[in-house]
Amino acid sequence: MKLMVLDGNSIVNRAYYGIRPLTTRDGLYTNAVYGFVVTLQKLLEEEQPEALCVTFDRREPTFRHMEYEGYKAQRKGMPEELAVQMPVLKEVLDAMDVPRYELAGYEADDLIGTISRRCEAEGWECVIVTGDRDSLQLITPATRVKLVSTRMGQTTTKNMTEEAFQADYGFAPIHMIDLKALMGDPSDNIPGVKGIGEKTAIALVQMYGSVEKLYAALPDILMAPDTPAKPGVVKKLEEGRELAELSYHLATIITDAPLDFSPADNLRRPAKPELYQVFLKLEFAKLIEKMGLIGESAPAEAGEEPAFTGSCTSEIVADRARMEELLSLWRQRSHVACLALPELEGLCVEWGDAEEGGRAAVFLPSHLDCYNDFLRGFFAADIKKISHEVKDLTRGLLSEGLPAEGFVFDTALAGYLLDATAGHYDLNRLSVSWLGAEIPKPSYLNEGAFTAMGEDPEALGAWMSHTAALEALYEKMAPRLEQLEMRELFETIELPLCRVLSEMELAGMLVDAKALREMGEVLTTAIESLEQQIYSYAGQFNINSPKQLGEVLFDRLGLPVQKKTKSGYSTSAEVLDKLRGMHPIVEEVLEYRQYAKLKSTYVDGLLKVIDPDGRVRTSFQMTVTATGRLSSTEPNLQNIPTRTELGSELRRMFVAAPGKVLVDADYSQIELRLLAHISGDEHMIEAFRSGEDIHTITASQVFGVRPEEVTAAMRRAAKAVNFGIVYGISAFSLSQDIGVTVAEAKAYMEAYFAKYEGVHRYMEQVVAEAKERGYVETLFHRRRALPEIKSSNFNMRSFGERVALNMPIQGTAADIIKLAMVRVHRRLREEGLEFAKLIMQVHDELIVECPEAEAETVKALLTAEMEGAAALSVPLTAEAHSGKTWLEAK
DNA sequence: GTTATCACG
DNA sequence: ACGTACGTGATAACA
Repeated sequence: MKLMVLDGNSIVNRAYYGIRPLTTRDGLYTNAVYGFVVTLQKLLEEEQPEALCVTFDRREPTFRHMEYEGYKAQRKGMPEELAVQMPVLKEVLDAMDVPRYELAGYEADDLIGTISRRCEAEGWECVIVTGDRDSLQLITPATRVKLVSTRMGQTTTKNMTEEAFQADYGFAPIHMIDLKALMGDPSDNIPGVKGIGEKTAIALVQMYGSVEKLYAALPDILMAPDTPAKPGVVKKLEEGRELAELSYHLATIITDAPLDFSPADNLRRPAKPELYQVFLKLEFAKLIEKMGLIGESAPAEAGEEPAFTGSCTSEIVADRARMEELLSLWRQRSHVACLALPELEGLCVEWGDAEEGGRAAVFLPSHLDCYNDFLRGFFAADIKKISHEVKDLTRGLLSEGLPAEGFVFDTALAGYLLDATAGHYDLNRLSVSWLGAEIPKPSYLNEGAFTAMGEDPEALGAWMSHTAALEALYEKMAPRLEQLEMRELFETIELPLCRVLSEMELAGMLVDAKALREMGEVLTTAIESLEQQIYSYAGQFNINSPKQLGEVLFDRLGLPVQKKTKSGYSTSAEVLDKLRGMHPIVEEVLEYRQYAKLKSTYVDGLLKVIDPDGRVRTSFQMTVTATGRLSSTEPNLQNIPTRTELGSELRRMFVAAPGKVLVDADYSQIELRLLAHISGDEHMIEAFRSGEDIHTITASQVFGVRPEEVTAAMRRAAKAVNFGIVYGISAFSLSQDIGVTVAEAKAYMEAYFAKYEGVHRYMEQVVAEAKERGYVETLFHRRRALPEIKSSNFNMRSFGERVALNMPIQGTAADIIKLAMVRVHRRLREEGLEFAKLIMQVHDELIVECPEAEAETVKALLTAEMEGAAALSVPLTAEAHSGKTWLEAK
């Protein structure tokens, strides 16, 4: 039989510091609780113990420490954001029916020690889970310690058995006490012997076995051969004898605390039903799903009608007459809610309110005779619809030649605007966070068994609950968007963009597959020949494996290690660059990497996704980035190479259709211009108004020379500083980037801030404001919550500060180009350029494919609409070029 | 499924 | 003293 005991405080601390701050919609911090539960689930999976319990500290002095005068009751106070989660965690554990133990006057360690000994006494195996190494002294043949660490949301564990401990430390676990007695532990208020550090202490314990034996040997210790006790150490030991003995006492974990405990009382029990409600409250939708929890479909609060299981008539439309009747009814309404089945295999519509005698919902199956007429009528502009993921629905409709007008709300898009870092916006999760309840989701909805819908009223009801959730979400979200001043952003940018993007996705880009294949062959030849050369130095191995490559470079060939990663040597391009010239293999590996990347990701990757008509069609994601940018997937067309000559050859593979050209227009320095505008810095505004090269002007101002005296190196440095500012710079990173000392980098920054005082003021102000409000926003009020900025963790807080600097700039640029896309799309229609189509966006760049004869018109149109998308205190400029290929048009 | 690497703005 | 720039996505290796 096996019992697993968790050091509650230790695990929750590690979860808190290892996971980015998360809050529920009303601001309850949940990251530590979440991390704790995830860790617990993982441990249960790994260990499958028969029994389980958790121990906690009481926040008061304990017996072990009270006897030590030097002890100050200053156990580092928990940060507030963690403290508020402790009662919540206990509530979760109670709901999971996991016993927890705390005892006044005893630390968690003492309880764990006591528990492990009781287990042993009753013939149980004990697994202690903690992040602290203190408990290692408790290891015995029957008791093992699992050390956990949580970094960046990932939990890793290390099993410490007697053997593993012996291998790490070179002595038996029980002498951990002796080790601590000598070296001390500031975090646990154990003084140790002054001047004895970890290295010396380990050596001493290895040699002498214990503190007692060490002091017994002390008088003639200097005679002993190979002793780690050098004269200085001996002196320190002599002076520190009392502290060593006291520390020994302090470091000894109590194993006989008066705890009412028997392993058999802790047998695992199923979670209580309350757990479901607790998780709902914490908005742990993913965990509910993963743990297979089921509960009431809506909160059972007295007098409150559940959000989407309330009275609602449902009906399956069976004939044309009824359909016509409904369409004209819906035309009178402010809006109706609709959801389509995959492939438009049916449509569910819901509307109504109390005044009209409740809500009503209908389902239109695709086998209905008049189904197509229905879709045509329903998706016309005169019926106002709210839906979920409008871009995808629009694309589906347009691809069938159907209209796709009149969308007035998208719950996924609204969910994203209201919390851009949530990551997921499926209807169920939105319902959990906004409505406090899950949507009933019977299994038959998963498998697409919709054919049963017509005959099964229960199935229909379940499906209706989705449209009901849609409506309920709309009621909550629309006022919130208004309140946060995002209605305009939503209605004039995001919603109209759905149509623009869906058309772009449908249009796709034409790829010259033949040329691409030829390029692939050239690359293959080059790769094979490089492979042979690389093998000639080091024998055969997999060059693509960073692990094997690292072994070859640093073990076999003995090149100097520059940098390590978690799992071994770093072999990144940055590292290899420093090794250039030390061995011919280095440059060949670099070249190999470049070719292999181009071949696998771009040549082979693209060939795989070319549609029968020769075009590739990306998907634009509207709800992914934290700043408001779009992203592009399957394939990603926003990272086609451009920086190297060979890579940019790939852009030659993206071509215009016969008789057409590509017109490519990009904003010039949009982010820096926005920095100038937002900060209001006079000098930077003036610099942009002058129309000269911004990096050169910056260099001339920072280095105090005339513009014509600016050298290439000066301009490069100025450019790096300009970019760095936008990213939330530090002198260290800047120095790494441009290869100067930290002091020099710091001097550049100081000169920069001296000249651009307004920028400096802005940087301080935006961070201060973010701290006060807990969020940052763009000129168009797009918002990003920033709980990190209040974190007590230095790294996390610094990250928050950098984001506070960057998001308003990157995000405003994203707003502007999105608006430009809507404007360009509209103008192309208005001008009757029906063969000209917007087909790509790459953050500050738009591509239109149009008939050759329209190239100049489109160039002018693109520049005008892009430049006119925002009025700033500096000129907003865009440049357009045209050509038969993307490379030529750039 | 995670990690290292590298492509883009 | 801390640890080191913002935002993405795809691939291959490896556990």
